[in-house]
Amino acid sequence: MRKPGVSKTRESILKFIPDFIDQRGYSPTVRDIVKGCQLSSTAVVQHHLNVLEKAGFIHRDPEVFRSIQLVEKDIVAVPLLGTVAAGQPIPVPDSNSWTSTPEESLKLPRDLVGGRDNIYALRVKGMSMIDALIADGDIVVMESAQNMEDGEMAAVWLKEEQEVTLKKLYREPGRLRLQPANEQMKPIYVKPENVELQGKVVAVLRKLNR
Amino acid sequence: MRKPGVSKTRESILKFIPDFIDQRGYSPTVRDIVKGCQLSSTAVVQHHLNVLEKAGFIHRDPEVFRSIQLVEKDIVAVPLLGTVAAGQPIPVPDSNSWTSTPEESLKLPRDLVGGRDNIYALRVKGMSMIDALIADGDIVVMESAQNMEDGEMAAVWLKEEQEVTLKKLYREPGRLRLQPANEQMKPIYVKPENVELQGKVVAVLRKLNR
DNA sequence: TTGTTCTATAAACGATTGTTTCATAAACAA
DNA sequence: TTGTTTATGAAACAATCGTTTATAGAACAA
Repeated sequence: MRKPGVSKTRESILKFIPDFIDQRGYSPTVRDIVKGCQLSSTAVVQHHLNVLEKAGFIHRDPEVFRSIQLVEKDIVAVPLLGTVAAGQPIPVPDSNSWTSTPEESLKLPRDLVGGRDNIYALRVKGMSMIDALIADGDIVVMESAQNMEDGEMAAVWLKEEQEVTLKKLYREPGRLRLQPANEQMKPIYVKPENVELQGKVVAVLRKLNR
Repeated sequence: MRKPGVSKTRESILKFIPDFIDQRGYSPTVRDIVKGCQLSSTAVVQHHLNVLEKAGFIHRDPEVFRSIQLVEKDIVAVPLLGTVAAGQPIPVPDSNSWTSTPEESLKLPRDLVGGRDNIYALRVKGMSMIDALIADGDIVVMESAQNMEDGEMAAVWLKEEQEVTLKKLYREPGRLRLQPANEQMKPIYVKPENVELQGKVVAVLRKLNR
């Protein structure tokens, strides 16, 4: 037995459908698929569509023309929760901020956030993040996370300095190295007790237009 | 006379269509609209759809079922045309590169590119754009443009230096000032003959995940 | 009034398209 | 082999649905 639900013909159908939708803006008919995949009968497509639907790859409304839908959507809404600047902690989403209406909602391509949960976005104010290659007005997409791997870009709250900064994080014996994204700049070293992890940076977005 | 193309009935149709699409995932038929807007005949809808299409609110493919699309889509496909690095000119889209299949196609929210035409994306290689706050691996969304206003971020080809750079452009008497986005860095000045405008930067995209 | 334009209604036509039926071929296990 | 499942093919059926036609009311200007 092959992979459940996917054969060579079905693979080509599964590739054809989003291509068609991208190009035309609506779903293909059975006969569109016949042509597009160089098959010879609508019954073949009908059969494969049934298999694909049963396998969970697509959804169709029976007897509704052009109702094929890929179950995986490619746009995600990310709440824009506020503004972050040096000298103040990053607002972390709690149950409250999710129920209350966010300032705005960003529509982002799914591949930008991956499969992650707990995603939110913040607008950066001021130039304090410049060494992370983040400018005033940029939008950072954050994942609220507790654990962190070496080398990941993190938002950390420096207790003594009373400011938040974005750096790549490396654990070293007895200390943490905070490495700016800009390699021309030098790292800073801090004691673990002095930092509080706020989240990790998933993406940076900069709109140049107004 | 009312606002061109919009009457009370048409307003309800224009509101119904996205509602239907949101809920069902595909476009309504003429008869769906009849029901949804409590009209009494398909001809009414047909007529209003014709008006709305002529007024530019929607688009339909004639004789294709469920092909109604709101003209203002919120996702745009931007071709990712290649890689740019210092020391080589930016690939500019020509008729060829549009017909040929691009390396990849980015789905971006429309508000990121605005209403612009001639949009394409490039992957940045190397750290040479660091003073524009653009890092290795970032994706820049470009608009191929001939004219440029002061202060806009432009991709310029420096003929003498044989390299491309991203800077804010300011015209000054007898020279051009190229201002890095990072304000801690100093501008450079060049003669107008030495620069060739490649396009302007519309957005910067940085994915931190692998 | 008259004429014009926009809108609404009903009904029917015909193209599009989902679905089914029947037949054949291919793949595969026992 | 044999039997059983899965994939393919041609054709026809029936439902959906875009389109057209013919008619008439309403609003409005001259």
